[in-house]
Amino acid sequence: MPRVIKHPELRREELLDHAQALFLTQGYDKASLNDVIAAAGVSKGAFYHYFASKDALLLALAERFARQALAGVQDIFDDPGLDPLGRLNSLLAQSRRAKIDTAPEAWALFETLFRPENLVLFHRINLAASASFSPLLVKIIRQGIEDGTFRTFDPEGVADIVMQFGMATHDIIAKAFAGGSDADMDVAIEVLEKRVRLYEIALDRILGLPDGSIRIGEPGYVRAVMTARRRTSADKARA
Amino acid sequence: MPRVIKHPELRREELLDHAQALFLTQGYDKASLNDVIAAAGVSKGAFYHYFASKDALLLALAERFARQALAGVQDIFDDPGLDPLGRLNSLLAQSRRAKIDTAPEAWALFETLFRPENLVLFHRINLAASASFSPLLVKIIRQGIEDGTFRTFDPEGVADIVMQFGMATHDIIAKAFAGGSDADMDVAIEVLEKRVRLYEIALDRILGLPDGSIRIGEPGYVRAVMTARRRTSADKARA
DNA sequence: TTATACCGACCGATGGTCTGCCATTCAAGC
DNA sequence: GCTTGAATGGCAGACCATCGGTCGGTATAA
Repeated sequence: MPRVIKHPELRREELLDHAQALFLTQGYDKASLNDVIAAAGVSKGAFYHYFASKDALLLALAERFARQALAGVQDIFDDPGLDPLGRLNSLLAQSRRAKIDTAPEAWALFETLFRPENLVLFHRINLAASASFSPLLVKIIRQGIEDGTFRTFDPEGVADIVMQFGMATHDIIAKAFAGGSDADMDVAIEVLEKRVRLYEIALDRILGLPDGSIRIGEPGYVRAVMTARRRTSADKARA
Repeated sequence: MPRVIKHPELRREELLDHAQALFLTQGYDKASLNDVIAAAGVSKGAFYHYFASKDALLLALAERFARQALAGVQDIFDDPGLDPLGRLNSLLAQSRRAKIDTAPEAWALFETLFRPENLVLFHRINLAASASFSPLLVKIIRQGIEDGTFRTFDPEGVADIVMQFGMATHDIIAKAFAGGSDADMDVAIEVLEKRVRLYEIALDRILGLPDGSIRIGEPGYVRAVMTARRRTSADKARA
């Protein structure tokens, strides 16, 4: 094979790109290093020049994910025209809007990320994402406590609960995908809608707000997300 | 090697025992099948006679864990002298008492189970445990709704939140163990105590109960658990 | 005899190592 | 300014131990 020398940063990003594609489609364990280096058109020596191990590659991938996700919500956090409740709602709304707007790619990503063989991958991404998001949430909650909007004695704990709720939808969606049939999907959609409403009220009460203050998603949004996904899958099958 | 024939059930349990020991000390991925069969004093053929794959072994192990855990709380669920709130509190209290009473073995188990390389193992056990516990919790919550004690429109959702709270302590304890120093441990204990109180109030409000109804652990219990663990570790180090 | 419990050599694939080559850089010599 | 030299770092790919898993066969129990 001819020797090709590229800018180190570019090479690194390329490796991450191909690794991401393979990890998501085949799972972290099933996708081999040989697959990755073959896709990237690179030798084993080159790979180990950039990453100390397969695990280090996974870590770097998770960190890149977290960085990108964080960039998507940074402007909400910086918006000075929002009060703490508005900020929190915007943050929740943004994370849901991102799921709908970027439906095609995002769903391909989520659909694979939710498969059981991607547990490790998913967990690592969440770990990195939590490390980025938690401080933001804590700051917002602290602001709310100071100006009297929120009432709680453990802002870090509440931030963790918010993130827990976000992740908990994982298992429900995973079940919906696992089932496969349209009936399973419909059941899963209803369960998810109900669950989102529960999370809203739970957060209201944990933060000492009147019921209905927190808005994670307006009614029907779960169905919108899921049906968007179904159409996407159908389109793919037709192609 | 001489051929030894044992009662199938005994052989199976032996394999599970040795697998458990190895998975917990080295992690699921790191502990190889060869390690397991060497520890059990069995050939590869014998292993595959009992388990279809390494994954099947993990599944069987998780199910055995879940069965044992469930057996420990079954009598609380069967006690006719308890109202729903009492039943729920007893269940939470029991799961915490189990952690203290069986401190030496349980802590050795938890300490290893909380290590990052045991993510897969931990998740599988939780999956199996959830499948067993959730229906119990749902039944109790349903009873409470019927007799007017609890007020919620999503008993399954609340049951999931209860289990989430139970598992969420995982990360905090893991951090405490990761730190290692006594100062880290003291900080972790305080965080955990505060978090437990948050979870109590959160559950009160989610279930429409007056603050202070749910009792996960009396003040100081976390410290009792953690110091019990520290003594155990110190004893081991001395031996 | 049949069926079950068990043995252990064997297999392809995997993550990781190692030796060494090749392209670039840059200073020394002309 | 131009060639040369070694040094450096990016990169190639053969190689390795070990992994999960298969298979043909043997010994014991019913």
